[in-house]
Amino acid sequence: MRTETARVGRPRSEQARSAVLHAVDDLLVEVGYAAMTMKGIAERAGVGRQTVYRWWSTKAEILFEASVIDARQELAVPVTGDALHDTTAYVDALIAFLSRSDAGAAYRALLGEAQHDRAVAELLAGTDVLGDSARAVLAAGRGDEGPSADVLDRATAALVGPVLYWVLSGRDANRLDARRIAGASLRELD
Amino acid sequence: MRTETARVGRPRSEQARSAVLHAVDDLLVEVGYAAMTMKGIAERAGVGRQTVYRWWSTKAEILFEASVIDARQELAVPVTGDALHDTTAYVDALIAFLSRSDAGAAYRALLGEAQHDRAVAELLAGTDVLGDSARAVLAAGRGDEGPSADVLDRATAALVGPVLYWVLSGRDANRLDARRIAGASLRELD
Amino acid sequence: MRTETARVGRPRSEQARSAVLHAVDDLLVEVGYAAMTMKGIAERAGVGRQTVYRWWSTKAEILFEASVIDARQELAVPVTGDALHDTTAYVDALIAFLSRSDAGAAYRALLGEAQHDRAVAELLAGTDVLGDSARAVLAAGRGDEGPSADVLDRATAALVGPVLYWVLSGRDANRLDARRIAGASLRELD
Amino acid sequence: MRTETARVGRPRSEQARSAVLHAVDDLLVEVGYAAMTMKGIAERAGVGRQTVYRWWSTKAEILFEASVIDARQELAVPVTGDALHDTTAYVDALIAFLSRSDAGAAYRALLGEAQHDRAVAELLAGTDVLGDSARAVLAAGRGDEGPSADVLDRATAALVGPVLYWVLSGRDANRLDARRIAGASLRELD
DNA sequence: CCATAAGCGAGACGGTACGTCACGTCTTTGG
DNA sequence: CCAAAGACGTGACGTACCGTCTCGCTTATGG
Repeated sequence: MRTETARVGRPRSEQARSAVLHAVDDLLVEVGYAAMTMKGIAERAGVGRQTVYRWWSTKAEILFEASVIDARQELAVPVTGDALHDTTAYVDALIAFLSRSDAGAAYRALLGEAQHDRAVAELLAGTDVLGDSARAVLAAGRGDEGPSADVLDRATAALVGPVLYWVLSGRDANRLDARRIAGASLRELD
Repeated sequence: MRTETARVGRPRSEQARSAVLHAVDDLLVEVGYAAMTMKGIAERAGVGRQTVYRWWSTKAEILFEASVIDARQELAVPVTGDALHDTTAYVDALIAFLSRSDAGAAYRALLGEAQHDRAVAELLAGTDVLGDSARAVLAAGRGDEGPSADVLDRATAALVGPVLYWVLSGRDANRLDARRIAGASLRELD
Repeated sequence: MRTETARVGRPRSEQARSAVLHAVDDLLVEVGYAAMTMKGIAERAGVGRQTVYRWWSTKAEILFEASVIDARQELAVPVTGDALHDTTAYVDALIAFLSRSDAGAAYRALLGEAQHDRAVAELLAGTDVLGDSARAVLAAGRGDEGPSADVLDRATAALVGPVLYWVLSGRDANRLDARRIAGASLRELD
Repeated sequence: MRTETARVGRPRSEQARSAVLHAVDDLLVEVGYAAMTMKGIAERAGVGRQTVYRWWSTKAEILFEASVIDARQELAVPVTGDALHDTTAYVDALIAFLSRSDAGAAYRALLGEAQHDRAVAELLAGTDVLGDSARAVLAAGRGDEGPSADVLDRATAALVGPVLYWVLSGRDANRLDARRIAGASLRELD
């Protein structure tokens, strides 16, 4: 994605940009990640193929841009001060995100692609959607002095890991016990 | 994959079968999953393209067959009777498998593909390499009366999940504390 | 085609032979020459593929064997002594053969194939179905002393050529005037 | 073949077009019609396979386009006013075309293919290279009032047929007597 | 009367062309 | 200079058929 502001010539069409992002969202739901192609995205968006390539390199990049904002919103939970309650709410949100949300489907597709494409792996590593949101909840519950980074990472893994394993391996998300996972994670903070 | 025993006609060539499986193993390491093609596999194996398609539908199927045996071996740990020790050994094996082993790279590629190909998802669901091995270790540590399936699944998620999250999100596997993860998982069994 | 008599071992199956010849006849009508394959012939005949290849090299060879007898029969006309009448009858038979008969369709297919396959060309040259029949009619009309080979060939070309051109170039065979062609050919004999 | 003028988008590459036509010409001579493949044509022309398929459906179509202009030139003879002389010159040209010229080899291959492919038959029927040139010569020799279409067709068959039969059945073209064939054909015009 | 030999149907084998699709680039017209 | 349209060279897709090669079986001859 190019970011520097163009100074001369015709400016970038905001209409084309959002048409592409919406097309990717739609196509992910309609045909799935594997069947989604740069050609198909351009046609669906009513945009030239070159215009897509001008601003994004791969379908993963577009999908990332199209879904990361939604992802962050869906994983943000209000802070009440009750750590166990907040963390449980977060796990519920995480379960909903990974197993039911469209943005979550996009995230799973990207996480999958990252396993066989280094560029996508780096794209995801740059913005750790899951980890950042989890750390935020855990840190908020601890009040003033935050736990050390190591401890926080460990608790994050204990919080996100079980849900991720459950969903990625295709199990029924309803059988997860959010409160129990939240509790086990919080115990790692001590 | 066809399994029924053929009675008439030329029998299946065991040489061709193993050449394909080895080719897939090699190519995964050399070019990666994304760049691996059915055409490339056939050529590398010195085998006709039709022969590959005759016995496997997709590269994922071949890779699965080629790596599942190695995977099981690498994830099997000896039972000593000391539950914490055995479980910690398992977590170490799991970390090595997911982050360093070739079979583990194959598994990650397949798990990734499963996120955008239902057929691969079902293939992996049919043989839950990670879950089966984890459950075996946890159940062995409990002696006679095994824990309920639900409890065992929960502990399995607590055991496998953090490691999986850590590796899939590209973090340094050396920063994982195997003993701590094992302990947290065992606590779920009570 | 092999002809020498086998002395030992299982003798050639006459049933397989005729099944193949009939299959070729049928397939020519049903799917046409281009879509006729050795594989298809074997399957249609209920015969192993190797059995076909054991006795014939190409579909052209099979088709030739399957149709040459019919061709000769359809192009034989009774000799009455009236040269113009007999020759006209022959032209009528030739028109029917080339434009309506199944054996004629086989001949046209083979003649076509001969234009881009030397082996088929030699096969046809070995047994000049059209020329032989035409020369027989023309020679019969001349009584005792036959015309020279050159003259006979010229008259044959004048007899067969116009019909062949007409049919091969896809024109309506009904618009041909058999008597006139016969007359012109006979004039070449003087 | 598409002919309508494209208005937007990259225009058709004339270089690719002529590279394909030349490749077909060359390959026909080098490997023959049967061994000529769409793949081989594309590779020889240094052109993408899709580009070939975009403008032509079959190798016959390409060959037709590549050879019809040459064919017409080779079969055109100057009109002197002496009908027998002109017609004899035409027969000589026809003999040379069918038995020695590259364009003639292409024509024979196409005529052969037309016998087992209806599409090719229609392609040739649309532009009757042989008949058109023959009719032109015969009509020119008759002065003002042209002969009826039927009579002209009959004379054309008498002119082209014998030569065609001779060459297609693989006989030596040198043994044809052009003047005699011309004379017999002209006699059909009365 | 069994050993040897060859033909049989079936079907897998290594190849290769098929026609299609998507890739990422290039070259037009037009805003 | 951007955008659309669409042709370009490249190369994998999954299929079909090529001609060959095992298989187990059948059907002959001949010691």
